Amino acid sequence: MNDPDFPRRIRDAGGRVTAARVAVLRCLAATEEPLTPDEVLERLAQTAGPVPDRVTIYRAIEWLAAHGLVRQLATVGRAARYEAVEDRETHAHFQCRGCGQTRCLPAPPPPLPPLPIGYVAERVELVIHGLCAACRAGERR
Amino acid sequence: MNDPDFPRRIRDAGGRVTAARVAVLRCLAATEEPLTPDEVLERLAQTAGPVPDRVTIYRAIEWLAAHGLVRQLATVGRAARYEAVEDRETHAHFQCRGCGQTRCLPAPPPPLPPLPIGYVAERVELVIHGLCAACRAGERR
DNA sequence: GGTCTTTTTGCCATTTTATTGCATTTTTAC
DNA sequence: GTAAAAATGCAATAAAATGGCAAAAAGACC
Ligand SMILES: [Mn+2]
Ligand SMILES: [Mn+2]
Ligand SMILES: [Zn+2]
Ligand SMILES: [Zn+2]
Repeated sequence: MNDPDFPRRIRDAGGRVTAARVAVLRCLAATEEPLTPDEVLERLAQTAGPVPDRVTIYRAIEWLAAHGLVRQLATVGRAARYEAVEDRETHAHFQCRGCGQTRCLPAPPPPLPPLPIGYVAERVELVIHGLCAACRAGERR
Repeated sequence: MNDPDFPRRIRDAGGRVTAARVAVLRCLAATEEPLTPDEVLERLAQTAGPVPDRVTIYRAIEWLAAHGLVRQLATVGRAARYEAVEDRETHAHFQCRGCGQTRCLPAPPPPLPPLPIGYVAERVELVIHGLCAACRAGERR
C-alpha cells in the first residue's frame, strides 16, 4: 500500500478533483472485493459526509474507468463490478454461481492466445467459476 | 460436428422437449459467436415457424444453462451472452471495448490458480479485452 | 478574497435487460 | 385418449443503466 493520494491521481489523469470521484476511488481502493455501483453507494452512505447521487456514482465510475484508475470486470451477474487499479501483481477472480460473490485471487498472469489479424489485446482476465465455501455447504447432498 | 440431436440432448437432461428449447439450442449451436437472448430472438424471427415469446427465450436459456447444455459467459456488456456447450476443446473469448463484440478464440486451457479452503472450481474462463480490427481502424490516431 | 468559464452534480424521466404471476397450452406417462 | 405435470404467452414489474437540463462546484485568473 504505497501512497494512496487519490486527489493527485485524479488530477494527474487530467480531471477535476471532486468529492464524488475521490470518495468512489477511495471506496474501491479500500475494498477487498470488486463492487457494483450500488454497493459503492451503500458504503458511501455509511460513511460521514454527504452521499452522492446514484447517477453521480455511475458517472464517477465511468470517468475513473475511462482514465485507467478503475476497471470493470467481466461478470456473469446483472450488475457491473469494478475494482481500483493498483500497481500490484496480476490476479484472477472467482465468481460463485450460488451467491454471485466475486473475489480476487492471487494468480500468475495467464498466457495470451494468438489473436486474429488486426486485433489488439489490452488486458487478459482469468475468471474462475464455481461455488464458494458457504454456498457449497448450503447445497444439500 | 458430431450428431446434433438436440431433442435427444434435452430429453437426456431430464426435461421436456419443446419447440422453444430446441430452437434456442440449435440457434446457439449454429452460431460462431456467443449471443444475447435478444440476438437469439432476432435470429429465430428470421427462421421459419412460430417465434417464441421473449420470456420463453429467457426461460429456455435459463433451463439449458441449468442443465449444462448452454453456458453464460462473463462479459463487460450489459446483456448476458450465451454459447452452446460443445465437447470440443477449450477456448477463450475476445471482447472488444469499442463495439462490444464477443468472439471465441482457440486457446489452451489456462492453469487453475489455488482457491481458498472450501471453494470449488467448476470452470475456468479466459477473457481477452482489447480492440477488434474494425474498431482499431476507427480510432483516429 | 472575487469573477469568469468549464465541468460536474442532482433530479427526473427514460431505456435496456431481466423477472414474476397467472391463466392457457403443450408435453408426457399411462 | 385422459390426466398430471410442466412450459408458454402475455401483462405487469423489477433491476441496472443512461440521457437531458438547470443548478452547483471546480479551477484559472486576477
Ligand atoms: Mn481483483
Ligand atoms: Mn466461445
Ligand atoms: Zn457463494
Ligand atoms: Zn470492435
